[in-house]
Amino acid sequence: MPELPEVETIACDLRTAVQGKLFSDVTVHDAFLLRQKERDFVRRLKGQAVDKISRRGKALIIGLSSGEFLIVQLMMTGQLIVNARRDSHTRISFVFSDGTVLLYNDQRRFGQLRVVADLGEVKHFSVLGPEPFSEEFTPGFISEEFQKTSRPVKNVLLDHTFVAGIGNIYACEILFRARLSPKRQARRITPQEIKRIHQCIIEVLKEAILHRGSSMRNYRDGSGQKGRFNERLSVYAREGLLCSVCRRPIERITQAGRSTFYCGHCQK
DNA sequence: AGGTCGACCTGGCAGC
DNA sequence: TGCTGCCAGGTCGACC
Repeated sequence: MPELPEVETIACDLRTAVQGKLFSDVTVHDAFLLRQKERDFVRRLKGQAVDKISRRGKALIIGLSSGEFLIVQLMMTGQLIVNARRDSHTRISFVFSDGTVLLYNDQRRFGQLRVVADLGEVKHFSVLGPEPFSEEFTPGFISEEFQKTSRPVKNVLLDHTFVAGIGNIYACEILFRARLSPKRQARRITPQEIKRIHQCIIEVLKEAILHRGSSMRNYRDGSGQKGRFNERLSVYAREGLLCSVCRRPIERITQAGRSTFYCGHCQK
């Protein structure tokens, strides 16, 4: 499901809704999603207050007063929704001492939740590339990484060991904004174009956060609302519709097993 | 070693 | 209506 802008939106909503509150009850309806024993998971949450809420890539990090962390990987269809009605996709219910209820819903059951003492225990984080908004993520960095590979640029943008948080929707949108063909070999992209990509990555992600993310099927924010950025998508899921710039039809191809949407005329 | 592909799971939708 | 096949925002491990 969610990419960086969606997870950032959820993190922001949760800060308002549950930060500072105490977990008074945790009910696991589907232990399949836990990466540890259910009893251990519940024991380490109950009685803890929610401290700092942050994000790394597409994962949510919920700090606890014990110093531990609740890590939530929403994957494709995970949702964290405050004060909603439980449904058939609700996998975990968190109840706070003031009565606030937080539901973890997940249609496809790909999501993963765990409590860790140290973020170093999360193997996924150790292989993750830099955050797109970090100082480390510069045109120079992109250039160096692009030189190392013969893969098409689209596949590199999707690679979380290169940069954290970009998924299929935003990889397509970024390349459209940068007017770059998704099929271009990363190492053949010019310094000028790399500057453009760097700028577009930041612009597109920031705009998406501003519009509270993109809702295709399942994404909802912390209050259960859809994001609005999908109304502004230029190419993703728009096969056959006309390009907003040149009025030619948007094309769809498969790269590394995933759909890529682009304008064959505008993106060179 | 770099890169691709299938598996993981559920459900919605199109086509017959 | 009901079946089949395809598709989906992510990540990991197997394999070439």
